[in-house]
Amino acid sequence: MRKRSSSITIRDVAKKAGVSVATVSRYINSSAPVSVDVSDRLEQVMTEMKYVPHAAARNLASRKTRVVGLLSNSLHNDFFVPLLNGVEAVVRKKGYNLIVATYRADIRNETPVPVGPHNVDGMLVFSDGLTDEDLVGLDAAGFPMVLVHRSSPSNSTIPSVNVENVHVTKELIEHLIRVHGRNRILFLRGPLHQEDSSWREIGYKSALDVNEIPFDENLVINGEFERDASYLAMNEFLENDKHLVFDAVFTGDDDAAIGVLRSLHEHGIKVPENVSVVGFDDLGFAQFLNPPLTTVRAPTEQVGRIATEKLFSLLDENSSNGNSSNGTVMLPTEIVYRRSCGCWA
Amino acid sequence: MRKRSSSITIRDVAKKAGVSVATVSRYINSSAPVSVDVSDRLEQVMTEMKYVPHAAARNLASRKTRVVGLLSNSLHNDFFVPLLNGVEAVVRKKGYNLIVATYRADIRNETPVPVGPHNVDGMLVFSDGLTDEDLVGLDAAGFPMVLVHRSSPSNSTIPSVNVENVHVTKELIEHLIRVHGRNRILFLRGPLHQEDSSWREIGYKSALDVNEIPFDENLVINGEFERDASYLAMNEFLENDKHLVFDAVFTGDDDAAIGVLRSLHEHGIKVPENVSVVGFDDLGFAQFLNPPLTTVRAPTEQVGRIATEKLFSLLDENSSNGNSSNGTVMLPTEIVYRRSCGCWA
DNA sequence: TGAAATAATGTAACCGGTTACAGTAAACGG
DNA sequence: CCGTTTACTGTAACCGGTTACATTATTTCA
Repeated sequence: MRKRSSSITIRDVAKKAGVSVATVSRYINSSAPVSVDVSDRLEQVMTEMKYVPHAAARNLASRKTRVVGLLSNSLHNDFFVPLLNGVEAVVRKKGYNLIVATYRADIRNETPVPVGPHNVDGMLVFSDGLTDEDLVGLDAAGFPMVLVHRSSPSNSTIPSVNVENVHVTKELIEHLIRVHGRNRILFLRGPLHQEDSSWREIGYKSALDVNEIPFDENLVINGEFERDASYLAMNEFLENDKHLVFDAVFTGDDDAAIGVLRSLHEHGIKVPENVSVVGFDDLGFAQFLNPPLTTVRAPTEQVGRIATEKLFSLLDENSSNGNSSNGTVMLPTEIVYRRSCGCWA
Repeated sequence: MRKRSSSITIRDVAKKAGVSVATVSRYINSSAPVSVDVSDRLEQVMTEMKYVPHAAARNLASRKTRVVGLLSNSLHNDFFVPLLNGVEAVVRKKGYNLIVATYRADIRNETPVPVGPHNVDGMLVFSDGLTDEDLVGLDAAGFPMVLVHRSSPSNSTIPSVNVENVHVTKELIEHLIRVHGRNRILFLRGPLHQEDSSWREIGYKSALDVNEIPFDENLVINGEFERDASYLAMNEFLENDKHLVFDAVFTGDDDAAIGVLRSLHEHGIKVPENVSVVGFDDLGFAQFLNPPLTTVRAPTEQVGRIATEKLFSLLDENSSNGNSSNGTVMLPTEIVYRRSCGCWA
C-alpha cells in the first residue's frame, strides 16, 4: 500500500491554467514578464491545487539548492545559541534554508563531509570543522565559504569572521595579576586545534611574560570549552596535583566556567576569596552565576549575522560578476568585570 | 567568467570504468549485486575522479531527500542546545542531514512554511511551530512528522514526545506553599499557545486549589520563556504593581529565571529570603546561578533523541510496510531542590 | 542433460523543474 | 508605413541521478 502522494507538478498547473510549463516557471520565479490575466489565473490555480514546486527538481535544473550549511565540530556549548540565531535570521530573511551539521576534522573517519558543493550553495565553517586541506580544495573549486572563529589557511584567502582574542585576554590576565595580585593562574585550553584557544593562550602567556611571571606548563590543562570536560579536568587537577598551588583560573570560555565553578565549589574552594575565576564569551547566564562571572563580552550573534551576510554576498557575486567582500573581519571584545575575579568583593 | 565547476557525473565515472551508469548507481547504493572486479575498479575510479553524487539529481530520481527538518517557532533559548544535540546525533548516525528552520505559526505571514514534503523526508515540529490545521493537512497527506513538546491535534494521531508537566509543577508549587509557606506566587507564562506553558499553568492552579489559595489573575504575567522578555516583564510588574505583594516566582523555565533573578536583584529583592524563585528544565547553568536554582529536571536531549528515532521509524515504515511506533511518549521529570526556593538556606 | 533459477550488466525512460531558442503580436520611431 | 524593439508565450532539450525491463552467462537441480 504505497502512499504515493503523487504530488502535482508544474505540468498539471500548466494544463489546468491553459498555458505552457515555461510560463508557469516564469511566473513562479518572476524570471520573465507574464501577462496580468495569466498571472491571476496562475495565482488562483496554484493555490487551488496547493501546488508547491519540488525542491529537488528545481535544484537540479537551476543548479542551486537555496540552502546554506553550517558546519561545526560540535554543538555542545551554549555559545551555539546566539551564533545559530544570528545565522538563522539572515538565512531566513534571504528565503534560504539552513543545514546544520557536525563534522570532526580531527577524526578523519570514513564518513564524507556532510555538506558541500553537492548539497548546498555555500557554507559557514565554524572553528575546526574542516581541515586546512579540505578548505583549500573547496575554495579552489570555487565553493563559497566563510570561516567563523577561524582564519583562512595561509595558502588561500577565504573570508572569515572572528573576534579579538589576544589583546583582551592579555588585558584580562593582567587584571588578575595587577589588581588582584594573582600569579599562579590556571589556564583551561580548548580543543586542540581550536583557534580561539590558541589565541587566548598567546594572550595568557603574553600577560605572564610582561609581568615576569614564569610560564608553568603544569598550570595548563584541557577543558575543551565544555562544561563537563572542564568539571572533570578541574577535579582531576585538584585531586592529583595537590602540591600545585594556584590562585586563579582562566576557564577559556563561559561554558567551561560552569564546570570549574562546580568543581571548586565541591572542593570547598571559595571564589573569589581563594581563587579568582574568569571566563570568555559573556553568555547570557554569566552575570547570574555564583559568583557573577567576570568574562569577555563577545558579539556572538553579530558574528553569525555578519558571517552569513558575507556568505550571501559571495553567492551574489558568483551569479553576477563583482568581486568585493573578501578579507577578514575581526570584531571587538571587551572585559566585563564582575565578582568572580575579586572585584566588588 | 562563469565558474562552472562542471562537476563530474555518474556517466563520466561509468565511461572511465567501462561500465554502464546503472552499474555505477547499483554499486553506490548497493541496491543490487556487482561483481568484485567491477566494484574494485569503480572504487578506484571514483576516488581518483573525486566523484560525489549530485544530491538534487539523486533526490529527484529517488524521491527522497535524506534530509529531515526541525521546525521551531524560535531558537532563542538555551533549552535548544540539548534538544538540538539529541536530534543531530541521531540524524548524523543515520547519514541524514538536518535543516533547522523557524516559523511562527501565530504570525501567518505570506511566507510559506520553509520545510515540508517538497524539501525533506520528514520533520520534527517543536512546540507551536505550525498550526493544528497545517499539521492535520500534512499528516493526512502522509507526511512523516513527530511533535516535540506538543501533543497531536485531536483529529489526528501524530506521534509526539513530551515531558511530564502537570504533576511535577503541582508538586513544585506545593513545595513552595507547604515547605516555605509561600502563598502569593507569581507565574510567568510562556508564549500564548505553548503547550508546556498551559500544562504548567494547570499544575500551578491545581496546587493553589488544593491548598485553598485563591487564584489571582494579577499574579500571572507573560515571560515568554525568554531571558529578556522575562526581565522586562518582571521589571514592569515591580514598577507598576507595587501594591501587589508576592513572595515567590515560578518563572516558567530556566531561561526566564535568569531575567527574573536579574530584575529582582536590581530591585534589591533578596532570593530566597524575600521571594522564592523556581524554574523549569534544569539547564546546565541552573545549579550555578546565584542563588542555585530550584527547578525541574527535564531530559531534553533525550527528548530530541527519542523524537528523532521515532521519526526515522516512521520513515522506515513508509518504505516498507509495518506500522508500529505510533502514539505519545511522555518522559518523566523530577524536581531538583536548590537554594533559590529557600531550601538549604 | 535440459529447464529453471540466479548473477551481473546494459538500455532507456523517467523524476519535475529551468531555460535556450523560436515565434507571434503589439508598440515604437522616423 | 515599414523596420525594429518589446512583451509575451510555447517547444523541447537539458540537469544527473534511479530503476523497470531486457539480456546474457553461469549455476542449480531433478
